[in-house]
Formats: sequence, C-alpha cells, structure tokens
Amino acid sequence: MLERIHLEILSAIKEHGTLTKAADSLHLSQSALSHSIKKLESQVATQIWKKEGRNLRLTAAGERIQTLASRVLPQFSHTELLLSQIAKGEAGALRIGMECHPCYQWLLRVIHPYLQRWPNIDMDVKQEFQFGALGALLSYEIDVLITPDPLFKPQINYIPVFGYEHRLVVCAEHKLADQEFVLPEQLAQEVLFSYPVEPLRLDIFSQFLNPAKCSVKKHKNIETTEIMLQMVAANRGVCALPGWLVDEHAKSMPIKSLRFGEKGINKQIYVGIRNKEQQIEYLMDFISQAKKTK
Amino acid sequence: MLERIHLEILSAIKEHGTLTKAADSLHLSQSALSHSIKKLESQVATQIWKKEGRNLRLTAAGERIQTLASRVLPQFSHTELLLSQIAKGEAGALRIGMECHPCYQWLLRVIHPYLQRWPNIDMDVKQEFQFGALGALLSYEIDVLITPDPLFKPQINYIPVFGYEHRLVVCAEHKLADQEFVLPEQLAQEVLFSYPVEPLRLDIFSQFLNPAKCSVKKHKNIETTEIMLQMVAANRGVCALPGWLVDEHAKSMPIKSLRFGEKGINKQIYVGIRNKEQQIEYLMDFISQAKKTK
DNA sequence: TTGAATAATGGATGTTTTTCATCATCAAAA
DNA sequence: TTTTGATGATGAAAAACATCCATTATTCAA
Repeated sequence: MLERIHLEILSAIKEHGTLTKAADSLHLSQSALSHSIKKLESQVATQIWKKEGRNLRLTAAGERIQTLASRVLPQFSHTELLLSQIAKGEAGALRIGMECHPCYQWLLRVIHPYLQRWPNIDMDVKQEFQFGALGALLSYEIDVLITPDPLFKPQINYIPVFGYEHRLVVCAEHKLADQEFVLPEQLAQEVLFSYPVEPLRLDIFSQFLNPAKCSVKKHKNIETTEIMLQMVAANRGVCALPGWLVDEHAKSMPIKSLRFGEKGINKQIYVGIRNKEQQIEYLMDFISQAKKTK
Repeated sequence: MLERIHLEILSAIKEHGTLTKAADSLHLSQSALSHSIKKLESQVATQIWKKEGRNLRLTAAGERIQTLASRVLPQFSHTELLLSQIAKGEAGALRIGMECHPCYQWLLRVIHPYLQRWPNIDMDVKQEFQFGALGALLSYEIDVLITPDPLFKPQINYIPVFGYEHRLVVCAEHKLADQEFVLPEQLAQEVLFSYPVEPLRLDIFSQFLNPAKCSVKKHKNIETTEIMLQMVAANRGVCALPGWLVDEHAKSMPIKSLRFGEKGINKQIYVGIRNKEQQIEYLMDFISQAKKTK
C-alpha cells in the first residue's frame, strides 16, 4: 500500500536531487529509502525510478506519486498543526445551536471579535434540529446551545448571558401604541405574527395569553425579523420580540413596544454546554465574549 | 506521525459505526486498531475518540483527522489505480515534442482518436526546447519527438510515419503560378515568409537556394501557418510548406503550389523514441496511430 | 587508472504492528 | 434485578517490518 513515507521519499528526492541527500533530510539511511521503495515497487509491480548514471530518474509511476505527494503532504502537515493546536487548547470547532430566532443579530456581534481572537477555530451555526436543540447538544451535533428556555439536565451546564424584556410590538399608529402595558384580552381582535415554531414555545402564549385563557384573532408565521417588523409597521398586525431588538429598529420605523401585563415577561438568554467540556478554553472564552456583548 | 492507516481507521469508523466492524472491513483485529490509535494519541498528546456507552465518539481532533481522510484517501486510491494501470501498460504520460511547425494540424488528427483509446494517458505537446528537441528526448523532458530532420543517435529510434513533398506556395495571381516547378534564380526578387527558425534549418535554403548560391529579396518571419497563407494569398510574398497542407487550404484561398526544381524536395516525417522504451504499449500505439493518419 | 560519489543489496538487529486472550463497561433482555 | 451479548481497552507473545551497517556495483571526473 502506498504510504505517507513513500510520498515523503519522493518529495525529498524532488527537493534534494539524490537519494543520499533525501535520506539525510529525512534523518534516515540511504539504504532505508532504497529498501522502502523497492518494496513498494514489488507491491505495485512497476518501477518507480531507475538509476541513470549516478542519479535517479523517475518513471511515469514515480512522477504520479510525486504529484500525489505535492498535493497531499501539505494537508497532512496542516492537520498535524491543527492537532498540536488542539492539544494546546488553541483550536477546534465551535458548532453553535440557536433556539432563539431574534438573537441572530446579537450572535453576529459575539462571533465577530471571537473569530479574530481564535483564528483556528472553525465555526458553524445551526438553527434546525431534528430531535430538538438539546438532543443536538447531547449527541455532539453542536457544542454550545443558545436558548432562552433552558431544559435543565445533569449533563448540561447553562450559563445566563443576558436578560431582557419580551415586549409586544405595535405600529406607532396602533390604538394600543400609547399604553404602557397591554392586557391579554386587548389582543383578542389582533393579528399576531411569530416565527414558525409551535405556539407552546412562544412566551406570548405560554406566559401571557394561555394563563388568561385569551387568544388572538389570527396567528401568522413569518420567517424573518425584518419582514415581521415591516408588517407591524404597516399596521397589519402585532408581534412579540425582545425589547432591545425593538429599540434598535424603532429608530428607523414607526413602531412602539409595550410591556406584557403589569409585570412584563422577563427573559434570560442562556448558553448551554456539556458539563465535561467546561475546561475547554476556547469554549469558555466564547461564553465570556457572549456575556460581554449586549 | 499521522499515517495513512490512521486515516483508514477513522474513515472506516465513519462508515461502519463501531471499531469492531471497522476492523473487519480493514481485515485487521479490533485490537490492532485500538492500539494503533492509542499510539497516535500519545504522539499528538490528544484524545482522538472516547468511549461513550458502547460506542465511540470522536473528539474535535478525531473529526479533523476524519476530514483529512475524506479529502486525501480518495487521492491515494486514485493514484494506486493509476499505478496499477501503468503496471499493465494502460496509463502514463505522453509528452510530445514537435520540430515541425506545419505538422500541428496533422498531430491534432493523430491525438484525437488516440485520446479516446487511452483515457488514462496524459498528453502534453511542447514546441520550444532550450537544448534542442533531441536533447529534450534524451533528458526525458519529452517521450516522443516529431521531426522531419532526424539526427540519428544510438539511443534514439526513428520511425518514418509519412512522406510528403515540400512545395513553394504562391498567390494564384503570381507570375510563377502557372509553372510546374520553380528554379532557384526565379526567387531572387521574392519576399519569403517562414516560421521563426534559423535559416539553416529551412529546407528551402539548405536544399534549394544555398546549393545554387541564390537567395531571396527579403526573408520575414511569421509565427502561424494561417497568417502566412493569408499574406501569400494577398500576393505579399511566397512561402514553403508541405504539399498536403497547401492542398487543404487551396480549396478556400487563391493560392497555388509548385515543385522546388525539377526533382522537388521530398521529405519524411519521423517519430523518434528512446530505444529502451520500444516495448511500452501506449507509446507504440501512438506511433501506429501516427502511421495511419494522413 | 584511480578515487569520489552514487544507488543497490544482504544480513543482523531492534522496533513496530498484529494477534490472541482477557478484562471492563454498557445496554437491553429476561 | 440479574443475565447476556456487544462493545472497546489492555497486556503479552508472536510475527512482520523497518532500519542500519557493511559491502558491492556503477558512473563520472580528475
């Protein structure tokens, strides 16, 4: 079988010209290389080089191997470099799972400085989970989970990174726009926009409407925050979003936000990681970056 | 050092799920794989997988290696396939050197069916040689040499592939156009176009003008056959080309050709190969294809 | 002709890989 | 809860392999 050492030999010959010098550069004897290639030759039933005068001349087969070497050897050493960085805790992959649609903008602000600091960390963000985001975390599909609704488990550690108030968003022209807070029954004739998730997982139902046995006139799904806000700004309905997110857009759009009930719905974003991995430096640094970012 | 076997192991685990099945698929014992990876782990000072319940779970390091494996292993097996084809004489590289400018069109007709029959043969055509085309053949820069002027050497074998007559090309309106042959002194007032090579290597000089101690009014270099013929067709001068090539273009251009002297200049195209390589099948097939092509 | 430089070869040695047998752990079945 | 079968890890012995050393063979240049 064609082995890495064969590639190293052919590559060293290309660089140094003679077998003896190639052997030196690999810290092996000339004999070792000769034997090694001889064996390969008998396996593949082809000559790899032939002696011509004092020097070697590669055959077509030898040149093929040399081509493979030049393509493949750098990849080996790159992976070895990465492994040594992983050994020192400097590299790895951070696969982020998100269960919080509106947090995407915030996540981008976390990621940006993080990627600068960890140039060797690969990053990936997933938002769809066949067996739930928690399942994905437990089955190593993702490494961190960003969620406002932590499901506590012994193997998972959740760290709160920031609190915010969940608020109702209405058009500035809306009849509720001047109230400080809204009551469940006041939404009975409203159209509600939400991200396409089960109503049970929407706080506006679980923490506000359902307890008061109220509902809305109509519930429509919209995928993206921007479109949702455009619809609200056009007074086509209302939606529920984090206060800080509304504040950002309120500067440029005719929208207002009000508290849910007298007390409001106060939420907390958590970052969940597997317990065993609390000592991984680049992972903990992601969390501390998340805590810093508002 | 990261070896091919490690990649094979990680790749087999990805495919088969368990270490035991991976071992079977590699025709090795489960123990062998376990030991092998254990050793690698101690070398790179990182875990590659960990046992989780009954199964294995790759660490970040393990996944890196798996990624490398999926990139690199197919390249190994592809090269091995090529080596086995080379062993059977089914593959290789054919680097063709050409010392015959107008033969390029002919060469294309040879190459076309050849490439169909030898899908694994790489092909390259070179026309510039620092130390002469023969030197290139002797120093393995090229594998075959196509030339009308063979320089015989013991290490080189020349095979004639086709004969043709070298003819003078003139515009149909030219005053010589109706003659059957031309005499050296009749060219004294003509402009001659030729490819940019030393005059010594042009047959019109070495075999026609020089022996008669004649010359032309002006000698101009042109790189390509097409432009050269356009110039001749415009009656701006004359040139010397193989008869068959002129015949091809005479259908669509106002040009005629005539013999050099009463006897004409008769040429032969040879294909030269290194003596030692006469048993290489794909090489000999190139030559037989060349003989067939007119 | 000689001497230096080169690659190939044979045999001895030491290392590495592989296997075999066994242990430890886990999950599912009884 | 206990048992069973499947899994991976481990240690020791055996087999295979790689490497080195010493030597030979060849080539090229002095």
